[in-house]
Amino acid sequence: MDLDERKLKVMRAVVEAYIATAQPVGSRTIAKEFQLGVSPATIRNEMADLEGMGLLEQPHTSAGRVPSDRGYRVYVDRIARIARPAKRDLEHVRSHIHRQVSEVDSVLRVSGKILSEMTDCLALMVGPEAGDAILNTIELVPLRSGRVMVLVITEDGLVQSRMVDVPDVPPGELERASRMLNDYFRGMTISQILEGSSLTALRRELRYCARLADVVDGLLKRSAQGEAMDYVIDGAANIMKHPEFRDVARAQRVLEALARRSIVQELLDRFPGGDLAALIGSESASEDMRECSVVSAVYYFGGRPGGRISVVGPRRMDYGRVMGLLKTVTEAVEDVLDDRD
Amino acid sequence: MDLDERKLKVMRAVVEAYIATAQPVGSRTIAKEFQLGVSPATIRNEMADLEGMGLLEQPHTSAGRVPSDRGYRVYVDRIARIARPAKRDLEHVRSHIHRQVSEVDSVLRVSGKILSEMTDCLALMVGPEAGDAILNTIELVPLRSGRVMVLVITEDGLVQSRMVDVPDVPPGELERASRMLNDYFRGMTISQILEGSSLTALRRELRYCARLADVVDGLLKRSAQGEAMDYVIDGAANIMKHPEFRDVARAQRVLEALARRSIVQELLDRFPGGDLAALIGSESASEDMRECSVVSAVYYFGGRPGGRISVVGPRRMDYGRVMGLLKTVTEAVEDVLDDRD
DNA sequence: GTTAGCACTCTAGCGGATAGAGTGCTAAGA
DNA sequence: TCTTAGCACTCTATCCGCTAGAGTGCTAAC
Repeated sequence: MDLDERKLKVMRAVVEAYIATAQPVGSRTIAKEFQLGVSPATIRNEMADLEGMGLLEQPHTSAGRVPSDRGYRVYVDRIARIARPAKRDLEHVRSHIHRQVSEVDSVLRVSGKILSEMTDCLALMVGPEAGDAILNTIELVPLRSGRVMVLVITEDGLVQSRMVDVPDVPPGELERASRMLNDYFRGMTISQILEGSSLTALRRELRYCARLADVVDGLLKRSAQGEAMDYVIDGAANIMKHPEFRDVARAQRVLEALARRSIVQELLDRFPGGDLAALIGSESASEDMRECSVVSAVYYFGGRPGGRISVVGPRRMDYGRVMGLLKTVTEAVEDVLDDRD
Repeated sequence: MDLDERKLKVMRAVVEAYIATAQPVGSRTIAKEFQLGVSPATIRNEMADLEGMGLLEQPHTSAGRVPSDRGYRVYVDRIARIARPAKRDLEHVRSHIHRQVSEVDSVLRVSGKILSEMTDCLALMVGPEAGDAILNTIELVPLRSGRVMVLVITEDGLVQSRMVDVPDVPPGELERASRMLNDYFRGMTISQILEGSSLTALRRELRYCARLADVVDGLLKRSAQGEAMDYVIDGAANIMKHPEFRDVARAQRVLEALARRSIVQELLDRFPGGDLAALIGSESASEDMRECSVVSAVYYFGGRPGGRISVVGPRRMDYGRVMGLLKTVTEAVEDVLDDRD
């Protein structure tokens, strides 16, 4: 059986009514609120069909219908439109994401904050992988008491730092080493540095201190994979605003899952190629996230895919609006980071 | 009426039984579980007295007693002892907080993680204020397309960075400026720099770019107050493990409160001088935190008070154990940061 | 000062009854 | 053949009254 025009209209009605009320939707409600030009009985028949196709579900016999994961999927793919954000939302985004806060970290943090506020959902921001980013400088700054601050800075403005103990470095040696390192590596991408045999050169330069070499090495590797999985979450409490999380245990499960790096990693890896997509309920394949949907967008940074900005909320989510907001925010982030204006 | 020996014993019994069971405690339970050598009737009389003194409360006539905020206060001040952590907890701390992760940020993050795991509470970590820290270096690193990465590094290893647009800087000017800045300021504390007239010197040095001067200025100010209120929260979901937060709305209120910088600031400002202290329920004076207690410790960094590590949980909290753990973690953090071993 | 005994109070939990919402089916109508 | 009105049916949520149980405060005896 295929989805004719009217079935799609009924699907839209069910999904949108359910999104609005969080109550199972009955045929009478649809007949009253949506002008389909047919009687409740007809709508009932259509709904029975849609249930047969696995797009709707019935909590119990005498309740209305609720969209299934596959139902939401049909809604997102064939019915919903990415909505142009309301004027005040646009202004909100513009007034908060601007060039003043041009550092990657702050930009992401601010974006998460306003996204979670606007959507009443949880926002999850993943920093850019620096693998394809071009190295600008490696700084070795001597501190008191035999410590050295190692800084790796990319052309795009990513900074990674780590402190390391290297007692007894001959004076001047750090400067020499850092000059050498920079002569060698400046202008290469992090991946190139990591792949090539250049790392052995690094070790040679820093031979008087294996520890320091390890740290530089580690920092490069970390920024390659990247700083990536240093993700930030904002608006965690928002999850609890939604009636599907009236039961604390559910909210707890979600928040605990999102606190685990590996789960988040896996979740985001599941996203298909496109720049803006949604994972609905069990599509995310994590048992703990079954009650949630995730809408996620890739942002570009330095001309390459940078990281991801995602919105996590109940499956019963206004996908059109959230996708619109997410798109707007992503574009704003790109503009700021890439210094367009 | 004063608190004689036996009243204190009854208080201990009520608090500890309530901590263990989360159920109002009756006289019979106390008589059975704690060896006070008196009958339930006597205990009932004592409990009535304690209620009269405002240390116990009765949810309703035929329920047992529950400690009031003032009751917990008496327990913490006069009854509980800071407990030496269990062997496995000690090992847990030692195995996770070690010299490998010597960067302030990571140390705090890790500490928060293990604290929240061990206590089933929420951990709140505040970074060190750098006001009294000694400046090591101000780096101005030119990036592509007229951007400059400004780095402020203190002797203790705090790094603050910000990116700024400064088009059309004459080549060599950045180096000159940074050399000058460092000659001027290296070795001074951030506060000294901010107080003295030195800032005007800064502006003179950077006169060809007001924007850059603003940024350096801003970064210094920010690290003075400090990076301070860039706090990190771990184990937010733990709050929901406790029966007093079975009602989502309560958990939500707490998490929302803790997401607000100003509330957290205010909360922590309320702590008295000591290095390890607790705020119980309404003592924190924030309506949203009424259901919570906060145990907080100052850690020292570079010989001065650095920041705070705090544990937020239900008032019904094992204060002795939490304080012991917090003390242990704080000391471990100090050891790592100050490079004792 | 302590304790046994007892009447009293309040809640949590259970079962039954009821109202209401929504369905599926049938048969009539377009 | 598709649509619709009508109707019997089902299931839940809610209310009510009842009861068991826990814990108290009071009194009187020790």
